[in-house]
Amino acid sequence: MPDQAQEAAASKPRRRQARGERRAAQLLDAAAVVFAEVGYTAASTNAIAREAGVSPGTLYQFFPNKEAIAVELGGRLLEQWRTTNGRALSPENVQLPLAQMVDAMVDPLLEFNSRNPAFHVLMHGPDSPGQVTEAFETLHGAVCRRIEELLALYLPDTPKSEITIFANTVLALFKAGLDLLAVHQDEQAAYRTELKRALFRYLDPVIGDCLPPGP
Amino acid sequence: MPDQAQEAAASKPRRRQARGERRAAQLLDAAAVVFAEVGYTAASTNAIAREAGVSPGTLYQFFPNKEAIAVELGGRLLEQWRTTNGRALSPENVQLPLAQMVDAMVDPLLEFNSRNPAFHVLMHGPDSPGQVTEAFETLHGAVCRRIEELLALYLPDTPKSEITIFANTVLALFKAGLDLLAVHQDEQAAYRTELKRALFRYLDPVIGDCLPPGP
DNA sequence: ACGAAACACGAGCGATCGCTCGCGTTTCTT
DNA sequence: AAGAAACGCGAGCGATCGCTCGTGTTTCGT
Repeated sequence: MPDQAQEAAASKPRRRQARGERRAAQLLDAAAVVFAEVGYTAASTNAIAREAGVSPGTLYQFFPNKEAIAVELGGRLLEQWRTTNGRALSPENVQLPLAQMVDAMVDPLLEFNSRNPAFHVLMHGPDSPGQVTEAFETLHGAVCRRIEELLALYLPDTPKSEITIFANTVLALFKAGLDLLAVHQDEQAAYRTELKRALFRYLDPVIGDCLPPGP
Repeated sequence: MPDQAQEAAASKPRRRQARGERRAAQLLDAAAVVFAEVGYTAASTNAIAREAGVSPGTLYQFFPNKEAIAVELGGRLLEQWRTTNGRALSPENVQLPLAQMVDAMVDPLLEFNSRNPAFHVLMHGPDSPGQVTEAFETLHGAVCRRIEELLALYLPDTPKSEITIFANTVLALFKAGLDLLAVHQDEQAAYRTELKRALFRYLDPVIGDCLPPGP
């Protein structure tokens, strides 16, 4: 095998110049804009190239097809989403009282979705490529497991199946808040506090009377 | 003006036979199936005709274009949704204790969405025709007003703006439950009770200590 | 019974979109 | 300096889709 590091692709010995890297990133940014505006299917590759200020042929110098654009952009967004979740659900936030814990966890996740509108469109769009959907569901499952771990700290003697349902419901409530904030772009502050209130009231009865710091 | 009743269209003196009515309904049913499967844009008119067992030309004997199919199907679904909401949010259910009230209101609405998967796709799809989206938002606003009325019975001295936020959040929580049930088609019963629990816990703190029968 | 109108068919038109290809330009390597 | 390779362009190909049109069949009014 060649001793030179082969960037990340599988078997494409395509060497890129600095200009090419810039173009590729520029095209991904343009794709994020267009995807967020009209969704995956309705986003034409020519429109993405136009948004990036290049020709259709140039776009296909960096991506083999339209699906690959969504896959790469989705991968980049998923990695950012993973780290954002890691920070938001960190153990140090678990030591806080429930109200502050909800604050500390919800705020960064909401901010990420606000800053990356393409994320919600690509991950929940009914027409996104299967590879994107599958990758998202994998990460979604991992986040769900993390929430189950947190809930298990408070509910040590509750069946795992119930905790799973609990965690999935918490995530669904958060997604409901996302939709709510997307529709009512004005009054974002009011709906954000309302989302936190809904989550707090849902979580309080079961973990309100437990010791925050685990053994 | 002509003294003959002109069905429902604007200015199309197209007389239909019984066979034509059957074909039109048959095509709408087929469209509901295809729309629910792949969404509005990805649903080809040829596929709808094939699902109905007729030729593409026959489809256009009854609908001027693809958008009209979605508009008519959407209108039919919206009317059923309106009556379902009217029954679910009827005053007689308001006299019940909160837990039973949530049961009595949520169950029929969930059953409607379960029986009409095209409804969720057409109303919340990002690619549905504007006319469908606008009609849905109008009805959605009406439902929201109805919920505001109910909430105002319990919170007579709360600003109207807060009650609006409250009502919109309740609807968002219900929609979250819809998504949850759609994803976990197994364990529907468990997630249905979980949705009711979330709604109950969100509503209980504010209307739990009030007189159910209004003055 | 018979003419008109509604119903039914399916090949195919025009437009759109993903993507290609030939050729010219810029950048890297030696 | 010079060849190679990456970069860039944009007209246009092939496929798909919404929709039409010419033609034939069924149903209705009289």
